Amino acid sequence: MKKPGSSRQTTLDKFIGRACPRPQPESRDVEEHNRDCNEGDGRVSSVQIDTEAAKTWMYPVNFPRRDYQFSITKTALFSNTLVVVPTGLGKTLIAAVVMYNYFRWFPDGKIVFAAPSRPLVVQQIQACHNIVGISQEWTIDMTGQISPTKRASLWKTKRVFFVTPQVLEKDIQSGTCSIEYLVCLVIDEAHRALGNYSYSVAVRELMAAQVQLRILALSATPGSKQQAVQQVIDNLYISTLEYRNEDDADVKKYVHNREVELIQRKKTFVAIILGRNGQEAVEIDNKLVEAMRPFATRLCAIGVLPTRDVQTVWFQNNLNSNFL
DNA sequence: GAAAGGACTTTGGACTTTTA
DNA sequence: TAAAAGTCCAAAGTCCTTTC
Repeated sequence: MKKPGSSRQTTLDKFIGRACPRPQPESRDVEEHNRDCNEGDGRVSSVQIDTEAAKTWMYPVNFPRRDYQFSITKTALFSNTLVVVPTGLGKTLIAAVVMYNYFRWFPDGKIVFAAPSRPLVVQQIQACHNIVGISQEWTIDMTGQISPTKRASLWKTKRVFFVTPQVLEKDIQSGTCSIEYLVCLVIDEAHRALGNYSYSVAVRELMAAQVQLRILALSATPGSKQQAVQQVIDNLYISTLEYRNEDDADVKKYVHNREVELIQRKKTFVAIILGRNGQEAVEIDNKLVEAMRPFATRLCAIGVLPTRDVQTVWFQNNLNSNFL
């Protein structure tokens, strides 16, 4: 399907080949946004903006203010934004604040938060309630566990929806999702928006229907290749990229606050796996370590492994895979 | 209402083929 | 010959329909 009246987004290009490439958020205010949403660009909307509420936008003061979060939030309110920040640095807060402001600005509008798994959906609905206090009376989490008929009814009565991508795609296609009332769509784990994944299809359908809405995409790992990231940007109609890594000046000071949990585990996990006693476990363990040693030496020499110490590598791998 | 099975997607590893 | 690119397949996750 051809994208309706749009050229390829080139958001990523601004980041390629520049030493400190961070696009500055445009200096726009709510009035400008209001104009954007309601002037004749051929798009239609059933949602009226609350002009009084839209004179301001709100940001929580019950959390320590982080400048990068504030800055990204401001950008995300007024343009379709892909936010890339490391895990644990507050994407949830940014999403919650954007959702809350659209909730305020559009009294009849509907806001959708999409996450690729049911646990993430449940987690986000709680976080949103805690951060900005959107009443749970207005919110609902909808996954495939809820029948399409029930979902059709919920789309009519609720305003803030936490859904899986498949539910969003199916309900848009079936027409049960009231797309004419959609004002804001937040997409978690946005790096999945490739090919015909439900994220891509859903946004494509919304754009084809000329729905006016703000899109906020979130990811900690947008993709390893430029082409993949660009495809995400294209598929989600992103116009602004907000990228931060742990070395950025405005992020660095918060990185050390993250908790690191040191877990010490016994060396007898082989025995647990195989149901053998401790002595046999040690013997098996020693043989495995011996077998791994030449490979570890070689991998260390070419910089793949940080150490030649096979025991360390062995236990790190098992920790990483949550084996125990 | 719960369980099973099918369909669909992406990801990542293993393997093969191509190219410099 | 080594690196890059392409292909295939299994795994994991989702939703939907059917069956009991």
